Amino acid sequence: MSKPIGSTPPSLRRLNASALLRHALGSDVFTASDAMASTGLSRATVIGLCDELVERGWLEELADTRGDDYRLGRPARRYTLRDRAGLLVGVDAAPHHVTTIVADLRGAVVERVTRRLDPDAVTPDERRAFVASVVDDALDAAGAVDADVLSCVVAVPAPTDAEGASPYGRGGWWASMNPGYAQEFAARGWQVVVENDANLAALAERALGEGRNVPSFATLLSGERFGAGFVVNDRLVRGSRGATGEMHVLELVSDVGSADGLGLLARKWVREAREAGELPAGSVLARLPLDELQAPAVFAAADAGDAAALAIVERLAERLARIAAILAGILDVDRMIVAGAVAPSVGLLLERARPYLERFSRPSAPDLVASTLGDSVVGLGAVTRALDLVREDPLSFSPAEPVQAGAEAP
Amino acid sequence: MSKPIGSTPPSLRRLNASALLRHALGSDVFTASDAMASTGLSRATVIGLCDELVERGWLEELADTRGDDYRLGRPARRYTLRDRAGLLVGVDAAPHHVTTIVADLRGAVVERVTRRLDPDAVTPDERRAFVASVVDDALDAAGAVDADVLSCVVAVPAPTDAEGASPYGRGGWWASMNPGYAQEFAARGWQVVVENDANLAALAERALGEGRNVPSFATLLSGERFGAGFVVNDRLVRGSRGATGEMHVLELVSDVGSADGLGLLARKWVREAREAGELPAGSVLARLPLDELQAPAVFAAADAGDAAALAIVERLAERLARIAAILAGILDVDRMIVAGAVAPSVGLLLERARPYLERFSRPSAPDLVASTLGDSVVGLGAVTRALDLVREDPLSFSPAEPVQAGAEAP
DNA sequence: CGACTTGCTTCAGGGTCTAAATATAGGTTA
DNA sequence: TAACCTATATTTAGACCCTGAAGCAAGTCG
Repeated sequence: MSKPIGSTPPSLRRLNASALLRHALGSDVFTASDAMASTGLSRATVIGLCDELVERGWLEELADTRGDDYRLGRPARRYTLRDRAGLLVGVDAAPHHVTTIVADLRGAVVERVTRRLDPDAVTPDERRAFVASVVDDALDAAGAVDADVLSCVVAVPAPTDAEGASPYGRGGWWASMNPGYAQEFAARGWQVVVENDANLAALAERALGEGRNVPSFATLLSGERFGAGFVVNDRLVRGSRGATGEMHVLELVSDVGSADGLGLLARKWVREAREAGELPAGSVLARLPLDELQAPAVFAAADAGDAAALAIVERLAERLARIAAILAGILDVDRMIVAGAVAPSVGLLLERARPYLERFSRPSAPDLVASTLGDSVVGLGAVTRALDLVREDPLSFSPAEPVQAGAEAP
Repeated sequence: MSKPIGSTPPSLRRLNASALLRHALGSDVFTASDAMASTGLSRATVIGLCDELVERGWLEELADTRGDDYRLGRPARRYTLRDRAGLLVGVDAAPHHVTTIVADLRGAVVERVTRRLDPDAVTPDERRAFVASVVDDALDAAGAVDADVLSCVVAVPAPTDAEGASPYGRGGWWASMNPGYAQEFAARGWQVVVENDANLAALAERALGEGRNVPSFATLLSGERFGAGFVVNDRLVRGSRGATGEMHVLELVSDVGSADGLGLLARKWVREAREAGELPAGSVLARLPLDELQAPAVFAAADAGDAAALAIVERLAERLARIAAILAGILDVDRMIVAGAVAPSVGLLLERARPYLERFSRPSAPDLVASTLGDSVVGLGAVTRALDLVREDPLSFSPAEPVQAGAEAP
């Protein structure tokens, strides 16, 4: 193998190689001409870099040299990212369940494994081991080993610091939700980031969802508790502890209410109504078994026109609008994205919330939309971030098992 | 003069020259060895770059070659930023007054001119002309001409977009506060930025005030209306329209109140109390002429122990604490800085606000401090930003009147 | 099959950096 | 005062890496 790219500090070669690799990460198959346009380098340079990146295992040259989009002239050599040059691992380590997504360097999901756990039945150490086992299962299912992985991002329902730890308040709950994932996975030789779940949800929306091409938006993760992730001027705003969007302060502002999420409130309110005997006999909500009396049932009943459900939705709508107006007003974002497991069923809720939002917003109201990423937002955000880690400085990673080009005699 | 630095696109030379120039902007006098340590370049390269930057008018070489800090060895050549290589202009274009600060490339204030105007007595065009005339006066006083200026930043009490315009709501008031400053000054060949005043105040605090070395903080500009500027993770968060921190939405949240600022509220409440006859006869506030019954008088009376003034301060304290808690909680900042003309007199107010803030904050309360920059914050923020513009890419500017080195025969 | 089109390869040239050798401008010391 | 010492300046050779131009190669088209 040739001398490592960019041995001396300011190396142009290294910068150019990174730029080329970023181009490769962002495109499917490409030719030297494509890369020339994208990087501004000359053909000779691009081809030299491609050769080197092939040798190092990042790229491979395709056999079928000509694509179908043109016919004249000498066919261009075509390169593409090597399929298994490296894998990315994204983990959603939520209180009640753990999801691991394994993706390739293009961000395509290779494997996805979810397992539930009882948050009250595990110690922090057991939780960490559980998460590790889910990751192992996902890698096994993908036919991969630790060495295939370049980076790993873990989403936790807690603020995190630069080291990926959560040594903060809430009576140790935050720390118990983040029992040393950073060390756990760094020990495998991976580049690891541990990040707040709402922040990662925002990154998923930017890359794959409703945040595409929106320079400033907020993502409201709104199941049991509200949590917000902000992308402002195309940049994630995470704060000192990654606690931007932790909305516990809202508990203290009347008319805005607690930081309770839509899922929790819908369940609570419908049960209160039933216990108080306020549900009309005709309502489906009066007959459901208690353990099915949850947010999805309420939203479904409202969609079907049930008056009691509609009343609850209306209350939720006003509350959501207040929170959205405050966040959007303070941070000057253009769009609010409601994400999480409830997202697919909040259509009517958002419809009802928009007039309130219009009224509460100065000078103009943001868009209010539902995420299309369902309950995978956080996991997808984690792999998105893992991919970003690679994109930031690809050459700091070594791809798995470089190609053994024809062995050269010394 | 030699060929322009960095003629071919990816030029390392240009990057290195910029890095060296940034070093020069941040240090007083420096030697090649200093620059080598700062940039990582070799001596030969550094000296080559210094020669070139001297030739182009950015640097000058000092005559006294040896400083006093060492004695042995060959004395090092010493360089420094050329004093008048360029000037920076910062303008605080507030409703009632216009301040222009002229500074040199080290950020040192060279000249400062303030003039008052009556916001109701001028058309937008007249306002623009007025601001331009204040700038002219300041430059005249500094003995400078337009060509000496590299960049100019104008602070306006309005949101601004990327082009420096304010085509937004509030019944045209915002637009009237920003009547085309960008074009006005760009026509002089200056690099111009028009930015919201609270955002610039935050930049001033970061560079010169209570925000130094604090990675995340907010600056509350709190005279007639509240406006906030946020620096999170060492980066200004300005939002789509630069309207981050416009707090009109707070008008709709009860217990938090309007976006009225401390100055306005103190005046309003003390006058209400007097009209309602609630001021005890012993209070100094009962005897002051009405036009002196303003925030400073209230704060001064409170400092002296006046009970009526203390009651007002207590009310202000709770309100300030609520706003601070919400902003700090949502954005996860470590410190709130109260800035503006009232800043020097809010000591007691902040003292009273801290217990409230402690109570309202989860998990931990931010620092609450008063700015030390007084009523110059905004103007200083504008020059700070103007200097940042130069720092970002120094070589895109041409310093004024380059040195005429010994004329070479062609 | 030859003309044509497009991409590749090679090579000379130039810009820029570094490392090492050498020169220089002072102090320090005998 | 002269020899020495130190830290810096200057010069030089060499390496790296990019570009542009010229020529070669691999296809399609008529």
